[in-house]
Amino acid sequence: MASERGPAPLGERLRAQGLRLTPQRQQVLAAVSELDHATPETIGARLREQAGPGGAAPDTSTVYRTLELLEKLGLVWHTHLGKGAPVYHASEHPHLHVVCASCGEIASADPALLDQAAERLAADLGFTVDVGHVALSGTCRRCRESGTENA
Amino acid sequence: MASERGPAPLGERLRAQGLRLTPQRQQVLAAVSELDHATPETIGARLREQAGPGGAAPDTSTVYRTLELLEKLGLVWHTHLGKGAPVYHASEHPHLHVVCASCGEIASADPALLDQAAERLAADLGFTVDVGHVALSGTCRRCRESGTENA
DNA sequence: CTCGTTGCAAAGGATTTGCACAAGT
DNA sequence: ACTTGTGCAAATCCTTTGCAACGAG
Repeated sequence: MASERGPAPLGERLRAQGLRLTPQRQQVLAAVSELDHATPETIGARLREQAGPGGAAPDTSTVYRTLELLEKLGLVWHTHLGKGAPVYHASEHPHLHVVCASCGEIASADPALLDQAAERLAADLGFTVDVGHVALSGTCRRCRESGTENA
Repeated sequence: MASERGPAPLGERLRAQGLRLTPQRQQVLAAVSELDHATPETIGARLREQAGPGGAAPDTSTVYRTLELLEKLGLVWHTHLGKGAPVYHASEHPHLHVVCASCGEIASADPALLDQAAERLAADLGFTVDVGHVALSGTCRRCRESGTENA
């Protein structure tokens, strides 16, 4: 239920800048869409998996390069949730991320939650908040209850 | 002239857990307080600087270990602002961080800005937001105006 | 055919870990 | 003295880069 709606814009977006549409790029974009909140590492793993035994999956470096490119094209976004693990998600549906500092679980929330804060920041500091990149950390209900909070 | 007012709680906090008060720990804590929003690297540099020629500054690994410890004690907090650069700040005055995705500039804002959002998250998801850890990314006025935004 | 892309492998930077010695209580 | 903490160096992890071969347009 993921890839039937091929992102028409991909090819055009690329050509518009003299760039080329390659299978690797389509694969990476597809993977990001399927695995919401995936790290480059995870995306690479998924691609290997999909490639099967004989198939060849894009190299790690290609994954990184492609992710960077797709982000420049505005097709994906990344967020740093914690230590060394940026996660990417397709930009289709903007949402903000909420990460549990204990278990690492990621939840999504309505971007509108920050509208008020965003407006005040714009007014006070002239700072434009990028809601798609926002990550709030805290403690999820489960961890809070199991007392795992302050590990 | 920096350590006049040694944080009284430090020694007690440590002893309370059977831990020891060492000069390194005092130095690291002092450095974090002085340099608001410093990375471990920056903190290390500062310590070397203060140590002077003959003096010995804490090793990098000690800085990392100490930072982790101080955070566990609740004396400092860290936030991931971007790629590989967690920044630490003394927990005295809670505030949220706003980072410019273009120039990396860090601004502080009133935590109360998020109160509303925090309440809704608590109500909807049972998620407790840790305001001290929050970082919002976006574009600062200067970058927005100079068009450096989409580098 | 031409130039952007990829794969591979090595380079780099940041953070962590094991261990023996030094230091706080 | 006993146990925790530190410094040093090696080990990891994640990401980036150089370069020759490959493939899209």
